[in-house]
Amino acid sequence: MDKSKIPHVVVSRLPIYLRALEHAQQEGLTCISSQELSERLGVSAAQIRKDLSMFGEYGKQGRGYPVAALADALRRHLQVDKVWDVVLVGVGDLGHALARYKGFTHRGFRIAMAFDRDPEKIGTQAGDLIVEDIRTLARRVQEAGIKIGMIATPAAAAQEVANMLVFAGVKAILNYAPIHLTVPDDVRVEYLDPVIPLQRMTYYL
Amino acid sequence: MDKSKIPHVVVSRLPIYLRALEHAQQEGLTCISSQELSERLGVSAAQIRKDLSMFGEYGKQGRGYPVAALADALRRHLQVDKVWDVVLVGVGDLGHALARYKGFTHRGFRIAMAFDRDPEKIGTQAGDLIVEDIRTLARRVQEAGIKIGMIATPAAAAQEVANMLVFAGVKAILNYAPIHLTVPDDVRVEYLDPVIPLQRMTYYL
DNA sequence: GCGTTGTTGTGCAAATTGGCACAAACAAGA
DNA sequence: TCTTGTTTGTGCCAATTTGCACAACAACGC
Ligand SMILES: NC(=O)c1ccc[n+]([C@@H]2O[C@H](COP(=O)([O-])OP(=O)(O)OC[C@H]3O[C@@H](n4cnc5c(N)ncnc54)[C@H](O)[C@@H]3O)[C@@H](O)[C@H]2O)c1
Ligand SMILES: NC(=O)c1ccc[n+]([C@@H]2O[C@H](COP(=O)([O-])OP(=O)(O)OC[C@H]3O[C@@H](n4cnc5c(N)ncnc54)[C@H](O)[C@@H]3O)[C@@H](O)[C@H]2O)c1
Repeated sequence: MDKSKIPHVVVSRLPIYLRALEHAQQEGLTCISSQELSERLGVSAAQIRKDLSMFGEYGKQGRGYPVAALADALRRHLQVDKVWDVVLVGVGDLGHALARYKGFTHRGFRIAMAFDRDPEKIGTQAGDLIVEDIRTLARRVQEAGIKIGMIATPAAAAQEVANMLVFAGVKAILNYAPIHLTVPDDVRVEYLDPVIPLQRMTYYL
Repeated sequence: MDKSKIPHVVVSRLPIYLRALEHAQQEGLTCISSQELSERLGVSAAQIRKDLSMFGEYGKQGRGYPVAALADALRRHLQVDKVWDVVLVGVGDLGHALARYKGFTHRGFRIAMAFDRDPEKIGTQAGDLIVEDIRTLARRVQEAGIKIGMIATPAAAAQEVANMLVFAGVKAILNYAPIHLTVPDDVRVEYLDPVIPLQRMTYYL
């Protein structure tokens, strides 16, 4: 159960398991077997059992896993049993969609602030938020103690924005811009460029 | 060079390499070493060399890889040396952003049609496209021979939409809805749920 | 021409990851 | 209480994936 001993591949599957469990719960299931989960997920049942067993013995032989309890446990391990404040930078087409997206809060995230550089955008509404001036980012984010950032600016601005976020104390960045970011070792970056998965698929077409 | 012999992990890194090469080319570089690429990508130099060597000997000892030629080769292998038509389903906030996004075409993709179920949406403009009625999807997609689909509907509709796409002959689906899709073996699905990478990061915070 | 520097492609070893198969545990029904 | 049917957790092995290290090669300066 030592955090540093759990391989990243395993951690990276946990959110998938959690999402499936939440769906199962909505359907009213109280108990679910690794077999059943496997079919809903495309991950082998043995894999699921082995992954989950690294965090404790949640399953009951003959019955499967208690859906609600397991989901709670996963949320605790992933630390999404609370809601994280997130800062959004770049409120263009994509940033707007993100600001208005309702799917974050009940899964552990809330966009708490949004910043842009364009004077036309600053002061306007995006979702429930007022777009703020990028020049005030460092202070605002630092004061609020925000640890997670989302970048939805053009690629040309992304590294500069990342630097600002890091300076402001952000430790995790979700980057929508199609460019690799260079950040200190203690900051994590995940990428969401839709062209990458598209090109992965065309290889096989 | 036999397609089926190249491991998927390797294929999945190719689009990353291609993106980095395109950036390097824009900066005017004509030659780039695995070392240099490694720093821009966060993938080890040995890994890059080994991956690329599976597709042929593009590098020159002492100099590195010729940027333009290697990018061309990768585009050929990924089959993005042409532009694929893509069908978009669900033109809400996210679908709108996707329809207006300019970043697809020069990387091998063009949203050729967009469909929605909402009568309010049908007939309206989204980017350069007119939103069409979902009930006409099968015929339109089949006739156009489109092989790639993007789903940006709510999760509740995603599986049904996927079924329609498969029926219409689509072989690759990019799914933005936060739900696992069940499709025939010859159809590929990639997922883009932003909460998944966010939760992957909070584990370590 | 020749040493120096830099870089690839690759054989091999190490590490990681995934899958099989089964004992142990539990539920339920007779 | 015993039997039957399920399903977990895990030891062990196979496969995949990564990293190391070096010979082979190319350019360059002198
Ligand atoms: N639109 C999409 O569907 C989509 C899809 C995938 C990826 N992306 C990527 O997401 C990013 C945003 O895309 P978009 O379509 O919303 O672009 P956009 O041009 O509509 O919006 C970009 C926003 O960033 C702001 N900005 C620019 N420089 C900034 C800076 N230094 N600091 C703060 N704000 C700054 C701009 O003022 C603008 O509001 C791009 O990198 C794009 O490649 C977009
Ligand atoms: N908005 C975001 O930033 C964002 C981010 C990540 C993921 N997502 C996911 O993307 C999807 C779309 O998000 P959104 O914010 O654009 O939602 P939205 O409600 O704004 O848009 C959904 C659209 O899908 C259409 N639709 C519904 N059922 C349909 C059907 N059966 N066939 C065709 N069209 C149908 C609706 O009419 C609507 O136009 C959701 O699954 C959401 O979870 C959105």
